[in-house]
Amino acid sequence: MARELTPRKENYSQWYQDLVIKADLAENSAVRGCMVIKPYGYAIWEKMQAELDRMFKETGHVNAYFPLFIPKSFFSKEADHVEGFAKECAVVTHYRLKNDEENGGVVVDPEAKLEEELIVRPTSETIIWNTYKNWIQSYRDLPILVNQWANVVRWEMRTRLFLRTAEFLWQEGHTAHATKQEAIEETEKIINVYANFAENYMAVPVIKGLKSENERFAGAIETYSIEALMQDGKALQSGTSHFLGQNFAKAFDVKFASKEGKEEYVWATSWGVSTRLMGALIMAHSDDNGLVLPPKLAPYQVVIVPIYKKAEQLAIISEKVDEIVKKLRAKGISVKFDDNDNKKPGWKFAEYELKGVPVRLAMGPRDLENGTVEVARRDTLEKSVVEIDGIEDVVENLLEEIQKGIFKKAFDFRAANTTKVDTWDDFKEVLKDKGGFILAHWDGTSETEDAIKAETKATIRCLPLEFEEEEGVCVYSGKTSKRRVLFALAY
RNA sequence: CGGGGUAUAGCGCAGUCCGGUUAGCGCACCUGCUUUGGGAGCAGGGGGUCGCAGGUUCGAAUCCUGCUACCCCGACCA
Repeated sequence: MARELTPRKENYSQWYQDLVIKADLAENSAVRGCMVIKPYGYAIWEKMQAELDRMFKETGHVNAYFPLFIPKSFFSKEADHVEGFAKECAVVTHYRLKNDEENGGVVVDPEAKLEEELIVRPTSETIIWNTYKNWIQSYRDLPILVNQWANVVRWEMRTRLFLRTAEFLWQEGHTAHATKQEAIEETEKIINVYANFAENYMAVPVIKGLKSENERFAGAIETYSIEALMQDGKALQSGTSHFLGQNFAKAFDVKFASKEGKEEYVWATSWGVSTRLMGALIMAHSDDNGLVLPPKLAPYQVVIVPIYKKAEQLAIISEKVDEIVKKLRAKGISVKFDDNDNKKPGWKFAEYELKGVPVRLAMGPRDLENGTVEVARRDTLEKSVVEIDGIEDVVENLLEEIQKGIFKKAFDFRAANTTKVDTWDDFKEVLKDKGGFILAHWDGTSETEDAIKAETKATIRCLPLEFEEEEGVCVYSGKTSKRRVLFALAY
């Protein structure tokens, strides 16, 4: 067993680390905190991008691209924004290197100092609103519904592959609207797109909600998020959508003439999901044998492994397999036929389990004789032998079943690990012994949230959009409360 | 950024305490034969600035100093 993973029970974060590396998703790079996303991992990201991009376009958005660098002065225009990001910005100060006469190599040329330093974008609100100022004069120019696929840099102290890296890939939508109502609707529309994507493509159940003031985006009036629960009982914020009010319009002086001829500030939103989704995908479904991928995002949904003794036998099997491949592809199912002669079947079985391929077909001499093929599903590891005739329907149904099955498994896990708690002692006990989501009453103050965090490290993940009004008392302060909010330890 | 750990072949490790032939093992790799329904076997072979830079010494993977990267725990973090 050359590539065994650390079992989840033994050390969950080591398991995650092992899995990302051994399944060939990503690796650490020569640059601190930055990862190399390897082809297999990138293929999954590309699938995510393709679906999200389609969803954005279906909801009226278009793509554009803004610069990597942002003049430092732009940052200071929105007070909360600069406060939120200042501590993790990479700064470009020079534009030239020169040969080091004394020690060899190259050094920064001190003569080539930039007049104004440039920030490597941690997010693009400032450069975009500086640009929108020129795009918007009248209500006729609105709304602007732009998205960009880009990389951003946040100088994190401690990084973990996909979950938190210094540089990461994401999309950021930035929209401008004539009315507050329309901007809020946009913010909500997008959080629904994200939730739909997470649940129906990633097969990860999420809770939509509003962030508390403490957890809100720097510069936002309101932040919506989707929160997912990982197998170790910790929450992962998987996407956010922000209603920015007129904060950035005021900071960058973006006004428009309304129908009535009045000059008004523009209303804004921004929203994003990142390669962090890869972390959510990995941690939500995978097991001690490796990755478990939802069919809708798997780089290939089916792998076919031939079992043979001689080249002639492989030739016969290949012929049969080619027919199967054609039938599957005709149904839009992606297939890889692994006829690599250098690896044995057993090795391939283990390898594709590690890589999370949803369905594996194996065909050997026995199958040739019987007109059958062995079908193995990754999620349950069940195997069965089925007739080649009609295999495409069997596989198609199986893929759907797996997609639904892993969602249900994750959903049931979340249900089993969401606990309503009414006393502070219970809160601490559940958090310590069980983990997961905790639904508890909260008095609505930052002070209480801070105190809870200081004592338990748990934070309010969100105020769920779906909730029942219910009289209660804050689990910490005992003050009255009308609803429960979602607490958890978070990534 | 603080505490701890690690760095020796592509990967995983032994050797380091107590300096001394030609630095070793497993996996991977190459060649050949036999194999192929759950990570094949045998035989032969290739591959090393011992993380980087200094220092001590007749002699350094081994001792000393500095640096870097990664991992764990904290602090920090839409």
